[in-house]
Amino acid sequence: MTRLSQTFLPTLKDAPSDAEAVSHKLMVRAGLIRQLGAGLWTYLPAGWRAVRKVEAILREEMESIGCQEMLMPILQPAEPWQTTGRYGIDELFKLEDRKGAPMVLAMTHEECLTYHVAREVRSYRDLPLMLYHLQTKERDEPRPRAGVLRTREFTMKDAYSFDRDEEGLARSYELQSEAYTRIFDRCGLRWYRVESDVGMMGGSGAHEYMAPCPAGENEVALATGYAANVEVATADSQPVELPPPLDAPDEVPTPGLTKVEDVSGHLGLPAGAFIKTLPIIVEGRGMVLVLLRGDHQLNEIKLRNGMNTDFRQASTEEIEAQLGPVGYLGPVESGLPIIKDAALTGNSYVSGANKPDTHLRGIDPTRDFESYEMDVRTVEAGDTAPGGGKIEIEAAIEIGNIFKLGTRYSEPLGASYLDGEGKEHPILMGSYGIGPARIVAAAIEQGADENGIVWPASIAPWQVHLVSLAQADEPEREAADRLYRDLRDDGVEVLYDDRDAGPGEKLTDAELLGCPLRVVVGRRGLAEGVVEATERGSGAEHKLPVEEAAARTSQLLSGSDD
RNA sequence: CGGGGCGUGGCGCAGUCUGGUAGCGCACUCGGCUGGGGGCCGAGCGGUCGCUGGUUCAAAUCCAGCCGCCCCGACCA
Repeated sequence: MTRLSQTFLPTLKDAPSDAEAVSHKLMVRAGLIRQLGAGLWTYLPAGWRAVRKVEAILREEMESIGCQEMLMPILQPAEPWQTTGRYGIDELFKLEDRKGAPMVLAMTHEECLTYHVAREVRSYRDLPLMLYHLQTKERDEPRPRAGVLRTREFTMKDAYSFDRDEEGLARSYELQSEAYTRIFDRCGLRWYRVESDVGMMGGSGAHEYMAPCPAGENEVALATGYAANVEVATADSQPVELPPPLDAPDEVPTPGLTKVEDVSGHLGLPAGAFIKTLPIIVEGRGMVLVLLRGDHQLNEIKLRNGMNTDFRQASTEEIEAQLGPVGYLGPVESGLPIIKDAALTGNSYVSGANKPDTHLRGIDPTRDFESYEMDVRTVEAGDTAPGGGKIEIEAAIEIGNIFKLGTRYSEPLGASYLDGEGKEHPILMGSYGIGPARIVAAAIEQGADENGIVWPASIAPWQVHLVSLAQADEPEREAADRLYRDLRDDGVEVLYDDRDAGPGEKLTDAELLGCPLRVVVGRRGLAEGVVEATERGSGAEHKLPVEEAAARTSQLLSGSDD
């Protein structure tokens, strides 16, 4: 099947100088991928084999829940995107055909599939329906990074469910969720499912599947029985000791002290005894103050979701015109609407007095100003999760996601059905994505050691890396050739290193490429009548008698040896 | 979009400050030796120094503009 001497598998001794992520370095070094441009990668034969292994698993698990494969175009008319309001997304590649008609390159396929379903599905008898495809996605990412982890073009398994009602949608969602569990387990990943923001997809609920590893772009808040993207995570904050309460707020001179840590040092109080006042401009509502405990950070996504409107930070000019000098802002007598973070409990805080060089102490948030309470802070390691566990924050790669879209696409695109009484209803949709390239990268990130890749067997490009240490004209070579033939006859996926290279190069390459089992045929072993098999993951070695080497290799692969 | 960095044979880099013959290691080709961890000897091939313009007798080197790539952040199904 595969002789290395005839395979395009260019390995590198050094990683590209600009590579940072482990998967980026190793995928390039091991000859899996090469770069064409920013966020544009070519899969070489070995890398493509791994991707196809993942895709095969995806197909099996989708079929197993009755999700049918199809294929939709990447190049699409702009119109459905204009209809759903997604034409304005910056990441969407836009172009014109020769007649000047506006076209787009699809970043996902809700518009296209909903367009079809709207035309073909008429009756409740046609539902539920689940469809998927494996197709290229194009996204004009502002910053592609880390090899294959964030690219401008990639393939995705995207599935879509169409249901009559919420119960049906919940059922489809659950089916996909169960399939995802099997998929990520089969791919050999460490992963977990977290609550997530619905983002630009819209819709009523979403989960992300995360594979923890240092190169991950996402932060996940984890505790026993709790897992959520930091974007949406909620938790009880760590307590802070407040000074004794006062009858009314009291001015303190704080000349030149504009930062929480400055004032906190000056007054001998912890940062958590302060109120941080953040002026924002809310669309259609003007300036609003957001209040946080001094040691907490604002979570813009939670704030945006909580208000259900977009906002931006107020400029210095706006702040000084409407409130007071930056550095001395506070909620008391501000005259502005106030959103108070839920963690601002207690009754004796320090904040700015909205005039130069002055702070107020003894502020009681329930007594001294009106406010609307909302959970808008970013959770931190050490916080208490719902359920009582201590939060830890971990970096992770997003390897998949599932969305309850509801009628976000079916309504604008007119996808509806008639129920048993002839009444029209919008179809309820869900969408379910997985990026095979990210699974491959995550598996490498999680499994690699200092010598290279350590593949999970299920997605390794080959099961066996057979190394002949002898040169082409030496007698030992015959034993290796014979084993290669026997393994192939037994249906084992074997990469045969028959190159005229030195032993060091061959053995190092085998470790770099990381196939589950390395089998070495060399003079030393043959003198004892054995070939040497080494498990890439554990390093366990097995001496296999030459005459039963092929059979024993198969046993090792199926885990039934020793 | 903000900040930083880089661009010189296929790869990794030096040379740029201080203008004057384009270099090193690896890889590659040929010959020989070697053969259980990228081995050794010898001989070679290979570069419009990212692009454009400018300064100069002379530009990889100085100046200007542009392009590309990477990293941090913002952003992000």
